[in-house]
Amino acid sequence: MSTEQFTRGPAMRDVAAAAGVSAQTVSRVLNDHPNVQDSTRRRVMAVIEELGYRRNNTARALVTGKSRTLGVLTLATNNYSRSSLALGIELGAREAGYTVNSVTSSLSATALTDAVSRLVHQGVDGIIIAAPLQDAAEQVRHITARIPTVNTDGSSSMGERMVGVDQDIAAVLATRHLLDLGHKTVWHVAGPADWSDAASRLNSWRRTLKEAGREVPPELHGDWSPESGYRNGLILARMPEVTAILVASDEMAFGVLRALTELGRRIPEDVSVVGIDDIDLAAFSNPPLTTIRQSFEDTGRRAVHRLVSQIAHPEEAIAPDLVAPTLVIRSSTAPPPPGS
Amino acid sequence: MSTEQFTRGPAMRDVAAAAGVSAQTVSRVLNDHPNVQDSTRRRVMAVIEELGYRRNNTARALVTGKSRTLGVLTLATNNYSRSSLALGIELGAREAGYTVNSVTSSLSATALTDAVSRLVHQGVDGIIIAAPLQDAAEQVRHITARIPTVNTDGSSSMGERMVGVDQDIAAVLATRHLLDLGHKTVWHVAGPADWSDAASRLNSWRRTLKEAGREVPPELHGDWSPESGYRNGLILARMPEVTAILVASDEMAFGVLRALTELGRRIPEDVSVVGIDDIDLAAFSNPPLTTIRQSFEDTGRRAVHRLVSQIAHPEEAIAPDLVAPTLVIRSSTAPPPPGS
DNA sequence: CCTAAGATTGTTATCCATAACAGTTTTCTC
DNA sequence: GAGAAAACTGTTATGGATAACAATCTTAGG
Repeated sequence: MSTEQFTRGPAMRDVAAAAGVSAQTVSRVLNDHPNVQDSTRRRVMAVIEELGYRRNNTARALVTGKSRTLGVLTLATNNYSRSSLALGIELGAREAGYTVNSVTSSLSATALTDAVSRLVHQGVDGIIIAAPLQDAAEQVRHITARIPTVNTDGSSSMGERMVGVDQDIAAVLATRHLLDLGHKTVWHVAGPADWSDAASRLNSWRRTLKEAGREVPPELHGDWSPESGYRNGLILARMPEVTAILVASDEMAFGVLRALTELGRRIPEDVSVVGIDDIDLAAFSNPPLTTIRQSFEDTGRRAVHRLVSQIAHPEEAIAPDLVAPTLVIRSSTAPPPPGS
Repeated sequence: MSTEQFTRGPAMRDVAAAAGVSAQTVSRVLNDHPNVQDSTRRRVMAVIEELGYRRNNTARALVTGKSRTLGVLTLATNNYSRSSLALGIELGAREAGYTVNSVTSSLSATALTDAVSRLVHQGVDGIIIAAPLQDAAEQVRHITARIPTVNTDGSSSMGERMVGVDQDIAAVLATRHLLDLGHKTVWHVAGPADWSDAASRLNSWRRTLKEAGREVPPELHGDWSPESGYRNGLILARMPEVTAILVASDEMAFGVLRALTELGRRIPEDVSVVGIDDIDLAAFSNPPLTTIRQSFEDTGRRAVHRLVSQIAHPEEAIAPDLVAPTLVIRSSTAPPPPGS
């Protein structure tokens, strides 16, 4: 237990005094300016070492206007994509010598605005919006116009500040896979309508079916939770004509699998199921889940790199940086049952 | 694309000038000091509103020595416990009016030390060590001695700065449940030896068996990943005498379930499996997983509250704040097969 | 009506590092 | 060896908010 008072460490002036130079010289040594004599530099370094001096970042930030801190806006939910994205951002930031300041927000426009302005207020150098909400970027544009910003929302429609996995392709890959197996059509358990990922996947699924000349069944909606997948699975399990289901996330897919199993539909013999995300557990469901792999961690890293270079060169033109996801075939998909 | 220069917002002096008062008065209004006339206060508020003035936190931090920022040290892994803990911390911090500055670290002592000193250097007001490593707290004590610190490591042996779920109880509950069902003994797939959670669970499992006078089988070790659970499951599945398994995390338990299923051992008829954590997906495994529930999100919140009050009253005595986990019985556990 | 106490507001110093500028010394060139 | 260029180092102003202190203005009591 530390009842002792927090003692302020030595300041630059203390180092300067001990080394017999001015504070400015210490600053120059610290910032690797060329115009310092080698002997002086060594002397200052020695004193810094001896006194255990560390530069005060707060003062630095005040005078330079740069905090070497990145702001990250995430949604207050705990799903796989959010957390691995956050991890990627952390790692990327560390590699780039930045610190991460994260705030969570709920869905509402005011909450978003508030969260972003809290970040700006905190003095971050740039912002990563890791909240894949429809129009999230638009809603806060009036705040972020003045500060480097990157979106990890994978909807390519959202403009040039985008980094992520191409969400349009994800659902196309999944739907095609099921059609290629011989299914007449594909049902879809979508995510919440206000999430851009969910919307992209929904649109791509629909478009793919149409392009293949198939009937487009009505979509069902979940909230990303396994429970919501389960509830929708209970409905789909009662419909004999359903032989193929695309679920908008692996977590919901687990719920769908469970519901189908409980109602006696065999996977993949009776019904094929495809998820999206390829979470760590996807290979260990029963049966192992065919899914679309997209590396959120990598996305986080790329977002940081993009943001950092934008901070360094604000004038430079930027282009979206979208990566294609890949199909991972496991055991939850097969050709439709013969009679169907 | 914002090529326009970042324009500094209005400063306190601008507000002061516009309101015809001194900067100090503005400061007093902002800080709710009593000695400001109501008319003055209203006038200042109006100008603040009109100019869209926001206080500069960097300057504030410099002069007060408080940044209203909490440092969080997490491990660079993406498992359920880590991410929900992080979420709880975020939410708690927001409620308390704090911002979160997070850094990740690997296992090594130097990485830990480095990460913590980065936080201190950043000027955080307090630190939450959310890295459940054996002796993590000890390793960084020389740095954290001077700054309020809280551990979310659930091993009650670690001293008074502890907040979390009592890890000792978790494994006891699980083991007892299996013994109560009639199993002769319980096998254990443990986590990595250097994680304190894993160590507590291992010890408690062992102790519980001994106290019940049962044979203690050799433990198996995983690395928290579903894959490692799968590998260990393949081993256990080949041993006919294994009828009950306690797995140190739900994620590994998914792997164990999968391996058992693949090798034809029925759950729970042939083998009972208990996990720990109660992740969202645990209710949707095949079969649904009996597990030990512990709310990491709640732990995160409590850690923040504790830390904030410690920051406010550094002198006050503190006591560990451990919460008991609960047993959630689902379908993966049953009495042992008759002949065993 | 005067003075002490209280309320309100302003002035100045401070936190720490850095940029801009200025001064001094060294080095080079013709 | 003078003059110019380069190298090195110091001084001062700056960023924005706040604490401590000082000053002014009210109000109440005698």
